[in-house]
Amino acid sequence: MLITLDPIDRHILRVLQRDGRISNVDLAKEVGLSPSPCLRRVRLLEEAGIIDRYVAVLDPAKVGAGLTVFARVWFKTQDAEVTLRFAEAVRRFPEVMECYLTTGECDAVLRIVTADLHSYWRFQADHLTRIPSVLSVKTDVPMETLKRSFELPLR
Amino acid sequence: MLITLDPIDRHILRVLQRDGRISNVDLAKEVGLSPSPCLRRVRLLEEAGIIDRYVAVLDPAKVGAGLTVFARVWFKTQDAEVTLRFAEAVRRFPEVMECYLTTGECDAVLRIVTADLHSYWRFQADHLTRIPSVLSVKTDVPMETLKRSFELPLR
DNA sequence: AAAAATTTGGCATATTCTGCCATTCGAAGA
DNA sequence: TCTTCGAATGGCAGAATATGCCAAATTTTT
Repeated sequence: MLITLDPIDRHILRVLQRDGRISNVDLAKEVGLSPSPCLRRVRLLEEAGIIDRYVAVLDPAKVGAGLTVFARVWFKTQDAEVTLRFAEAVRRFPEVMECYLTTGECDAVLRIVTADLHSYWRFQADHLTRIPSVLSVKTDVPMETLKRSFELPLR
Repeated sequence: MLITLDPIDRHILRVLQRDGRISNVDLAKEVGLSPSPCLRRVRLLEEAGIIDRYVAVLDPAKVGAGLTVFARVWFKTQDAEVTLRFAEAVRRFPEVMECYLTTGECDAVLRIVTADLHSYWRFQADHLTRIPSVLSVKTDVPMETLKRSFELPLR
């Protein structure tokens, strides 16, 4: 299902990416519509799957998830069986926020969230490297956040 | 400001991480409270900064941001001046969703979003490698998404 | 230029939010 | 164990918001 977004749609999406809980009345003012057609557009964007969902963004440090680690993983082999088992394992770990299969230098990239370095090492030693598919892991540990955005660029 | 979260708070946070636009009435039912104390708790979580914000999550592929790339960057030097200029440049690029300074193998890790491989190469050639601080860049290009979560693990 | 299709704005109703107050619950002390 | 005090809860009333419908306006098509 492909939908062409006009400038008002993009305006709506920009606003909702910044404040997903803005009232429809205020959103309508912001984009220069009356509430009815504004709500109609939002519903269409939702039904088309362009708006996937609404979420609350928590402060990681304040809920004991202050450390983000990027891990690159090498598999023992690249066959479908190994990949599938890796995927299943990874989906079970709540610490793994994102996981992608890559081509090139490594086989998978993960974004992992834990409380601190100690609990990350425990996770890596006890869980990540124990997934049978995993040959080795290299990590990049962020020391400082320069940017963290939730707004996809529109056009 | 440190706040101790009781099981109900965590329940609220779990629900809001999945559906940031649930009505307070439904949220209250879900966590077993009446609407008043439920809303009061949500407001406290917001004021404490535990809930940072609410956002709409868009489908990247449907808004022309289908490709996520992880880039590792090496600086020419690691002094504060270079780092600062890099930070300023990176914050200006809407394609850069996340950027962290790292210690260890590389100097910075970025998550970059573009429409496709071609527009990524243009971004890297025209913008990223032209930041004066940047010595070299290595990229990991995801071929498939195994997991993409927006829920920080709570405890 | 006329007609069709889409989009818009306004209105009425239902639902939800918000602030206030009495009550209840739980912890600390006698 | 009983009493007291503070915090959290539940319910209520008024305000604000969401929702669905229909006529008017706009845009597109012929």
